[in-house]
Amino acid sequence: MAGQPSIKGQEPAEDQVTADLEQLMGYNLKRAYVIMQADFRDALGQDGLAQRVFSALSLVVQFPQISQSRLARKLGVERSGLVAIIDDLEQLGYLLRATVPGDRRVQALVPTDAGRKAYGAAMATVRTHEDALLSDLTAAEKQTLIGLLQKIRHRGESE
Amino acid sequence: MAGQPSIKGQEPAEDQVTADLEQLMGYNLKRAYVIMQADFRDALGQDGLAQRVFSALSLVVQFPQISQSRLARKLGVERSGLVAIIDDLEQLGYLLRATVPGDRRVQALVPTDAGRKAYGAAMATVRTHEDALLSDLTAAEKQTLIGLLQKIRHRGESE
DNA sequence: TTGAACTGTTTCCCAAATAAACAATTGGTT
DNA sequence: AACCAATTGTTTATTTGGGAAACAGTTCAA
Repeated sequence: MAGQPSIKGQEPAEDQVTADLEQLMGYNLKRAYVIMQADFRDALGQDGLAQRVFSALSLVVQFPQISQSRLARKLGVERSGLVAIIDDLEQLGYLLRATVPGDRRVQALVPTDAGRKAYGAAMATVRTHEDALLSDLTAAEKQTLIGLLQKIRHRGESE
Repeated sequence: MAGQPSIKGQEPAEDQVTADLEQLMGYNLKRAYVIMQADFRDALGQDGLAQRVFSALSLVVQFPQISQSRLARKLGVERSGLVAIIDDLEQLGYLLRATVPGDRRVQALVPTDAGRKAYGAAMATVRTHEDALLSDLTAAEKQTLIGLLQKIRHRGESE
């Protein structure tokens, strides 16, 4: 083996400097996303609904009888990936896969009473935790932030 | 098998309605993050630097001789997870693991010329792609957005 | 000198997501 | 009627990102 390179003992003033990364949107978005994700996790407990399962349940409650394909499109995930999510929700008794008379390919996703109830409770918990985590932001700031994020979404999701 | 539930042919007015999810910060953050992530990917090409590798390289270039532990802390990842990232960068010839005279435990991460050059090029590309993706936002909006995201970060990263 | 703490590392595991293929079904075109 | 293209839900395999726990080597303070 060749000898390892060695270093003179210099002490760069590391922490005063603002890293390049701090000015990149992608980096800030990722870091903030990770924080919200972690908060969501311990909001619902590690045995609770995963973020994506919660999202799916939300849309099923709000749009009963939606098909898996439409739901996948709405969520921005592949049909194949949605299957496991719906399996979870079905196993929890939160929804049913119902046949549709007109088209035997599709299965309408119908929320159960338990599903609606669980969703309501989960949503309340999530809102509470989000409010706590975002208590540094004013209501106006939160709305601005959501608006700007949606602007990115509208641009990126319409390719 | 029990008969599957069936559904009467109702047509909910799905698309006019604003989904609950649209008002959740976590959901908007995730969707926007996914878009930026995808944009980053095809900015640098699928053979190019992954987001996290790019981030690590950025900090190594800006803070030469940083240790892996400090870098991991700065990036918000585990030390164990950083190893593979640094392996990648070392294999690409973008940095060296150098011994530090004072402490034989740590290895200072030193960017090579190739590393600095590659970073400069990658950063330029990323900036260009971000600008294109975010062309719907004014400069002021972008700065506001970054500021608000950092507000979330400062709250969440100081536990 | 002993024990606690730190560093880089390996190994194992888990969550999330995509891609590709598939059978069943539908609908349009000839 | 017969074919063909498209759609739906699904399975399987693969990739990626990341955490947890354990480990040896090293430092440092009591």
